[in-house]
Amino acid sequence: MSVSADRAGSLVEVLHEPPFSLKDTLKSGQLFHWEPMPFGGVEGFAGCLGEGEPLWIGQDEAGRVLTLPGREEDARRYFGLDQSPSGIAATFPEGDAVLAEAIRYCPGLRIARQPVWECLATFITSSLKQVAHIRGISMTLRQRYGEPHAFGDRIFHSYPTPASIAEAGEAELRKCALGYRAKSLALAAEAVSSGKVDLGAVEREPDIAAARDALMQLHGVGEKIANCVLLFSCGRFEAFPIDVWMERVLRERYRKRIKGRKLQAWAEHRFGTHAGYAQQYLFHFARKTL
DNA sequence: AGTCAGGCAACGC
DNA sequence: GCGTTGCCTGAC
Repeated sequence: MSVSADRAGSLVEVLHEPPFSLKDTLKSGQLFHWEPMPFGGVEGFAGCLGEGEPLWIGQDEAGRVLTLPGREEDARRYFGLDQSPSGIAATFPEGDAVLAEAIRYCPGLRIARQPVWECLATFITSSLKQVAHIRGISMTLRQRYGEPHAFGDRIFHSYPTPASIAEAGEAELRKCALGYRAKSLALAAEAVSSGKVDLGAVEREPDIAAARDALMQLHGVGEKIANCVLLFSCGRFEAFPIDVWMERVLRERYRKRIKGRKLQAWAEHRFGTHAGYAQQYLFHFARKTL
């Protein structure tokens, strides 16, 4: 497949309930490998969805979300375009002025659904790192151990499989600026590729506590990373990852002085079935204002 | 040059 | 249970 200017007219709109912001979603700290790629005068991005053909997605000035014909379902599923922001907001606690203010900062933010292994591996490499660096690590791993896919006049790399990461081994991974995270990533890759941990079973597990416990068996995966994996790759919208930014916003705007498990339990109870969406709105809000 | 960042595990109490 | 500490690296 080639992406050339003469095909611009063939772009198709992906149905969705507004609002949706492609840029906010890509900047939100869920996804780290999407590369700017304008197409036919439309601002857009391209990247691999797991193992397959790279996907192009764009959003024009009118807010229309566009992709190439035949990829509508992939784009919809990956970027959560079938979710309903109004329906999600209806599950939030009534009269929460902080959350309402947070939503106004990024009403078009969506929770994407990325492949489980890719999500798990990326968040294992994210500890004590900033977005720019997480992105750098992801790109290095893709280029060294992933599969190249030609798309348009460029090459995109899929995320390396558990087997290829396991084969590389800890010493090689350290050369990718992973530091102490190399050990965790190598062990996780080994556990997944050998079948000791079954990510498909985690994804299908109806009991979220059981799914979280299974993920936390992995070295380098604590509650925060497990919750990120459940939220960003397993469609578990009730998962509520708490990092330093969430601690900050819950302390300063909700006057919560508790920490750890207690804060976790309070937030899950308060924000309910779509707590993860509340988390994303509050996270974005916290980073912009605190 | 030192500090600090979007955590985790191991250890001490 | 709860608090402390080491861990790699790059950006400031």
